[in-house]
Amino acid sequence: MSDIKEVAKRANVSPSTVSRVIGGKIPVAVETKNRVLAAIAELNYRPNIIAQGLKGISTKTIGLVIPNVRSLVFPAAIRGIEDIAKKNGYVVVLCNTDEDFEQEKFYIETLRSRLVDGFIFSTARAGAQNIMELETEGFPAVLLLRQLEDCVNAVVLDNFNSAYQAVKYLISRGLRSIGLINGPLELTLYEERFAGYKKAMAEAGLALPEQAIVHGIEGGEDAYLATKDILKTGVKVDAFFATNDPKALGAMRAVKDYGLDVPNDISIMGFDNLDFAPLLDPPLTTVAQPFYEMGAKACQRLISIIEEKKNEKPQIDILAAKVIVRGSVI
Amino acid sequence: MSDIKEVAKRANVSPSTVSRVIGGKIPVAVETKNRVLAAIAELNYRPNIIAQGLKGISTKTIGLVIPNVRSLVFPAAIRGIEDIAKKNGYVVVLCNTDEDFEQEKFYIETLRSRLVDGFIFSTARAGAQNIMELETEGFPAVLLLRQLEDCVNAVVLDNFNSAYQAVKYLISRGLRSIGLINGPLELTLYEERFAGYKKAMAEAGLALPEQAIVHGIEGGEDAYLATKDILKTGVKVDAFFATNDPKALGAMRAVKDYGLDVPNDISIMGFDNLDFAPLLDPPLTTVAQPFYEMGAKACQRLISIIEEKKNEKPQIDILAAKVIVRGSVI
DNA sequence: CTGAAAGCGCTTACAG
DNA sequence: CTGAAAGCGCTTACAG
Repeated sequence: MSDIKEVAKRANVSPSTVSRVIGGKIPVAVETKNRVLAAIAELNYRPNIIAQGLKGISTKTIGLVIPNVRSLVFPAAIRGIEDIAKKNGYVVVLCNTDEDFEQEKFYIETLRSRLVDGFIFSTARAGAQNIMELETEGFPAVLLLRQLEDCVNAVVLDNFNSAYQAVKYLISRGLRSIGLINGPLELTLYEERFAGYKKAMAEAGLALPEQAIVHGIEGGEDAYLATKDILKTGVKVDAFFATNDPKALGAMRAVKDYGLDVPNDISIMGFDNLDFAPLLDPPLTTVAQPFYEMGAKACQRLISIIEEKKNEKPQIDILAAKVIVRGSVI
Repeated sequence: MSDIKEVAKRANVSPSTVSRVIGGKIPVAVETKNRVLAAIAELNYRPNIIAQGLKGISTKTIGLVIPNVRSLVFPAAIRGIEDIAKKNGYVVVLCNTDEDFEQEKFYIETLRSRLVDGFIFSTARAGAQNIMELETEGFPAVLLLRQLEDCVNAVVLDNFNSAYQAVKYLISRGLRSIGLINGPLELTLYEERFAGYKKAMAEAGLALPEQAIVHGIEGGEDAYLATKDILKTGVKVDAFFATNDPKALGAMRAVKDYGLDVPNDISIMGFDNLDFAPLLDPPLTTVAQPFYEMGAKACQRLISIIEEKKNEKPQIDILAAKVIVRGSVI
């Protein structure tokens, strides 16, 4: 790899001048500029990002902190992030924390000391000290999918309305006793989905089937067990609203295991529209989150923050979801 | 963030000495060392990786180049990679290429100039010029899942034997006319799976049902269409061996659409054991690839190459898969 | 065992 | 518009 000196020599200018044409901010005589450009091309020169970074220039890399790549909600968002990053010459470092604050801290500490220009976090939850500190110190960061008070930049889903729409749809299909398989309420998003569900039920004058409502469910397996328990109870339920697709899947299996038919005996509504949703049997009716767009938007925002440096007011983007009708609701 | 000078001042030594205790290679008087360590702790000092990188030291980051995070085979491998990376103080940059050589080139060029100490590639295929160049230049790189001649470091699956075992299992279940839904033969791994299939058939004295064998199938949708075409043909098939789970899923849907039952009319055998496999209806019998282990192993290898710098002989690790019996085979 | 100096590849005031 | 010099935060011969 050739360095800036070689380019300078070949173009017969000083390294300073080469640096100026690369930077593009400081005027350079057009004739000199062309000579430099030619030299750069001939030597296939690329500035050493590390050296630039040392000078306080950005390293053009952003840190993406998520709980786990294996969780199906992230890959699509990651694509959105990476596509935008690449378009702007950035590169992304992937960090899995397994919901562990210590690991999160580890990543923040090792990366912020210059390896990274900013962060995107999908790990926000009550008690996220590390993220808050970063934010108060003014280090560029945006939250994705998971929110944390209104004081930082974020792009999230309109969880309340999405859930509300989903349940309204269920009700419009004549379903009355609608159970809820929900995630941990310590995540704002599950609280909001719960609220949306309650609103739709209340509006329709429907009582909440308390015995068929559970929170704190983590994955498909958990949902499977919880749904079975509910069924054993003997409560009459017409439908289950599962607040994410893996939970819907678990619920569906439980219903089938119980000898009941989906959707003829019990309807199932999911949330997320993961890739596997259309492939299930029956194909899952669910709420589609615009993962790719959200990732792209978060990345775009981060990059503006990094590059403009104007401390623009923190802002929360709230995107809308959409119910996707397939075969799991009657 | 404090720098090395502050630490030096506080410990009453020169920056060189601080650097030495950090490096740990060069002897430092135990008493001085303790003073330095104390200062580091008090100031919560962390060496600036970028500055270290400038000096030719590694940046402790590795580039992971894959076709697409959204493809279900990668997330598990990524976790393996990242876990090992983290354990060794490395961080990973994620690069999606969409199977496009230009994008691959872009990433290699922007990252190798110091941002990255080495690469893991899962994008190898015929004509992978960029990877070959890197390899001949001696830049640390290891291939994962997809292979490229025997001349570079790689960790891959024993595709031949895995397919062989899968088909043998099918045959052991009394199935005779076994169709094949295969991927593009330009990928070594599909060629090998095809070979394994043929060997098992030949050993059992079974003729290949030519009309029920297709190659070049990319995803579930493709597989769905291809399987339908085969069925329309009227050939009698007892089972389909799909060389990855998404293809199996497509085949399964086609069989069901055709009014046939899985597995009673036609059995389906997949390959990969993706997370959704056990959740299908019926749960998919398939071949489990040890994705996590392969990722971990590839990362471990890369790090040894980076750190030891002994040009150890390139080596190919070939891991075994295992057939997982579930409900889609009679 | 330890310090002063040079240098990694760049950028950016400072002169001109 | 352009060059020489200083400096970003480290490491590593070179002396001692």
